Amino acid sequence: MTKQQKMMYAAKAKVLKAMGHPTRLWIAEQLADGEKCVYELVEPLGVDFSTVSKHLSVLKEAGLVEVDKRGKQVFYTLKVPCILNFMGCVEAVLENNAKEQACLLKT
Amino acid sequence: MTKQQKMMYAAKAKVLKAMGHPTRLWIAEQLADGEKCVYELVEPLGVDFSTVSKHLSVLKEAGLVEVDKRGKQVFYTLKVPCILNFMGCVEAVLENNAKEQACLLKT
DNA sequence: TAAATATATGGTTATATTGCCAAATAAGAA
DNA sequence: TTCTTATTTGGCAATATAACCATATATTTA
Repeated sequence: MTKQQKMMYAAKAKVLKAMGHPTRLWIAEQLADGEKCVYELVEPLGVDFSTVSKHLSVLKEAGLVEVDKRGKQVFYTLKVPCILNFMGCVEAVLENNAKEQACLLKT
Repeated sequence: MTKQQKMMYAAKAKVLKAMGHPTRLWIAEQLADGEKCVYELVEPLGVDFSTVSKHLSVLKEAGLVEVDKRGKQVFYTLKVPCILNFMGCVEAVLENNAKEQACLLKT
């Protein structure tokens, strides 16, 4: 594998990794419904402002969200909604896992 | 958010996280081309056997690969190829990022 | 049975991640 | 300007991850 290819895999992995956290996954889904500002996300998540802010910055670093500063607030939008199309496949994985678990229990 | 929902997001995040590492991403693509045993992956990656083995076990834990022990070897296959369909979207994100970088440089 | 091969596991160290708190910044309101 | 509100940043502690080496396990071969 060339250095170039390694960098490519690292870049792709960064995007997937950004989605690989429950809080960020939830945030991404919320942002798909339209822009949200930070404090709108804080309460339902039940975590600190700074925590939400940091998660948003991870999504931003990965290029997944768009930032729009308007007045006192900062609005975030999901830049690449195709990310969420993927969730169908992820759910298929989970269903598969559940079935296998069930099979194991039967034996 | 209910406890149930939290668990659901955690489960989905686990799948994404499993793909969120350059080595595992590469491995997943290799396995999409057909089963591979551990030592076939070790050399091109240039990492330790144990490292590859552990990455494979992360993929397995996430329910992404199938394991088939035959003789001395252990063969792995990608169980859910739809995972890789997603890469088109990930690449779109990267292209976007590259464009923005280019714009920044022009200013 | 003993040796060789293919993987997996345990231990260790270095590094990364997460979440909180407190402090800094930035913008509008009084 | 001062106060308030919204968000970000830095620092810290707890936990998780990744990679290596050495060791254990399991299966085939001699």
